[in-house]
Amino acid sequence: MAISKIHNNISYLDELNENQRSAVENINGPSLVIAGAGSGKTRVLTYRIAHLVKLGKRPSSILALTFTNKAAKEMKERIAKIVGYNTAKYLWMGTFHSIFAKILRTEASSIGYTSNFTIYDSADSKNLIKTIVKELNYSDKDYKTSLVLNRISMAKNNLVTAKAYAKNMQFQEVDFKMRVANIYKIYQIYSNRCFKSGAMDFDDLLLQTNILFHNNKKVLEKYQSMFNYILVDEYQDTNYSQYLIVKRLAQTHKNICVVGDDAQSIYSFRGAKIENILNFKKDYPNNKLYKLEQNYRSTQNIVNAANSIILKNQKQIQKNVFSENESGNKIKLIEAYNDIEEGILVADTIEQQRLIELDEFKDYAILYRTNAQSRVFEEALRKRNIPYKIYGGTAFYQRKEIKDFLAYCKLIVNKADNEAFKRIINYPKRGIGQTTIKKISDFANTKASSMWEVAANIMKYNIGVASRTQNKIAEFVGLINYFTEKQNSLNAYDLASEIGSKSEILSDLYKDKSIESISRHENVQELLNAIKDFTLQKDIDSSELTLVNFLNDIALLTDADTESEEDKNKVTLMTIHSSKGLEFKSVFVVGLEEKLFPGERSTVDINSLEEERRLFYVAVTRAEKNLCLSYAKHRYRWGKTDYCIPSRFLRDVDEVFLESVSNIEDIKDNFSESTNETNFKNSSGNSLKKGFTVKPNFNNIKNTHIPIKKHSTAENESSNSEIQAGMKVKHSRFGTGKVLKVEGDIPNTRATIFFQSVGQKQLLLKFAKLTISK
DNA sequence: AGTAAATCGGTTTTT
DNA sequence: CCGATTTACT
Repeated sequence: MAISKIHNNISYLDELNENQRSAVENINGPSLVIAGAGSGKTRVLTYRIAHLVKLGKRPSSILALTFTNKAAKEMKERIAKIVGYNTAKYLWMGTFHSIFAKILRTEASSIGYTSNFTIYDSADSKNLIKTIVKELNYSDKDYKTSLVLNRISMAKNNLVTAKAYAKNMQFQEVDFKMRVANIYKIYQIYSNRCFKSGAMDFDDLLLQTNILFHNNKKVLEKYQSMFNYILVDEYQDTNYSQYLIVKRLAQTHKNICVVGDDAQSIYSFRGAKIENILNFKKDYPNNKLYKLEQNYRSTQNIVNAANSIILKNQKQIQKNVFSENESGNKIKLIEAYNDIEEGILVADTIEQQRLIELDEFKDYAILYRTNAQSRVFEEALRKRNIPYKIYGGTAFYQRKEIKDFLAYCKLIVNKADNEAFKRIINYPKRGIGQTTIKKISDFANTKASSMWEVAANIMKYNIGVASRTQNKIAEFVGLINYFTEKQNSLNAYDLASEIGSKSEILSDLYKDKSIESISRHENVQELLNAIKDFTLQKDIDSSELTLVNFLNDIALLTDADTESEEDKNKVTLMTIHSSKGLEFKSVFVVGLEEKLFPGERSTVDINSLEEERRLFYVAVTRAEKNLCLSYAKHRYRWGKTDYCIPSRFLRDVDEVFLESVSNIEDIKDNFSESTNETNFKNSSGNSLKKGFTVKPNFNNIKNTHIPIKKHSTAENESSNSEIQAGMKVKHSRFGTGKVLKVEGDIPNTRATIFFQSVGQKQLLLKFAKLTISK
């Protein structure tokens, strides 16, 4: 009775279909929502939360976990529209990492940290690992930084601590086989150093939360009783560490609702366990299952094509995703001669289609497998004056100048942060060199608490640096101390401005007038603006607007989270991974070639190939109305042109959904073709183009010794003339042979190039003359 | 200590 | 190819 009354008043429930609505309304007990692509997953989550609030549940008793800040922010905004901003702001909503960082700061003392701990991003982690490998005198060829970090990350995500790692046979065996049996030692030191520096890396935020909950019953109980309702988005992407946190928190009330789609699980490389969603029924008996199968996003043609793709996978929960939208356009297929042409063709298509369909720029997205692919599209779009924005790549907060600036801030907040210390002790240049830094570092590791402590007492600790250098260190210490004193009296922006000028970062960047330097200067200014914006937030108490809090805010941000107003109506360029959860009217999935998508490494075992196929599925299901797939027959990669085979995924798409194309047979035939390149034939047929490489046949090299000055430039690089002696050519490796790289366009069919041949001793350089004819 | 030049090595994907 | 790192030289 009361229920139907509520329904009459709540219009949002009417926007839901039957399954969605029951998923929203059944608030008690464990719920599993299996949501096919485009089936209104976010809508269910937001409405469920809004519904809870409308039913009178306190917002601060609701915990909603997402994987990206963007998803959290969008959801929060949508909820705010229903229940009001002042209510929505009390929700515990955010990424796993940001929510538990917040909790860890509150409870830091329970695990021996202080609340102002630093968060190391992967660059910081890698730097630290690199120094440890060096200290232990391990070969950095075996102990590759990324490999070591990966192993440590895997361990942490499976709750294997440094201590346990040494005894864990599974890890030890794999390490032994990979001939990196000492990773356990690195892990141990790495953990100690992080702890000593008052720092946590990304995985620590989850691992330490588990440790906190495991060791402190009272703390756990506090949060268990606090979070009456728990919701988890993208549950298929949780790793063991995240899974266990959720499980622990949900234990008391068991009001847990997880939403996910096993077909969209694409993060196993960072420890995501698809089993978590598959085993939900076992973990939470008496659960209710909701299947959302109607896709509201895409045309029938796209949904059916996507189904035909995912059907090729063996492991999956059976579902029947369908669309009742119009049947829609067939999928377009673009074959390009090379990557550059791929960019041009896609840009052309966007340009034309936009005029015909009266689209806006924001209706378009170009999705690729790897960030490196973005360049050709950028260039083509720029030439046509089509505005675009790129997600990923070098994020704003990863830039050198920004990290340098932030290192000042971090050191002021947390003196123990050795990574921050190392970054700025000699930046801007103040005459403190590697030798001195090494001495400080060694001393800090053995006899002091931190590099800062050593520096601050440089006169007292006699560590054998020249008195001149000692003075310079003292000067630096004084500078940082000055900032530290101001910390409490100044707000974040005023302090940051002081840092900018007093540290001479800004003037240092300003005096160099190169383009890079100017843009760096602008970036730092932009950072200052961001800090200014932070201090201008109205609904936050002014005493909270400190530098510490700004750092906490941005530590877990990615550039996807900082979209400006002017960026709104632009073509989107991003990796498929970061496109998850988004939708666009027209989508271009590009680079559908073997070894690129699926990537070379992914083809060896069935699991990673299936994950790759799910990634393709995610890409295809981003499209609402138009979908275009493209591939290039040649791709410029690592300085040379490779021959490419169309992706096997193209054959996974049922032909009936494709626009009829003449080269459909190509896709089938090409697949088994070999990739041998013909010697001496340049890639464009008649003329050697800038950037193309030629693989010479060694029999044809005349051993004329012609001395060419290294790195001399061509006298006439862009004209129609033949290549002349002295033209700039560069060598690179190509298996055991050598390859020439042509630096300027050579329009003639005949060209003479000087070939730099490397003798057995690298120091002896010989030059051979090589004639290329058509 | 700092710079310029030569060499090496790397592409998945992200919080 | 480009950026990071190592080496060679001032």
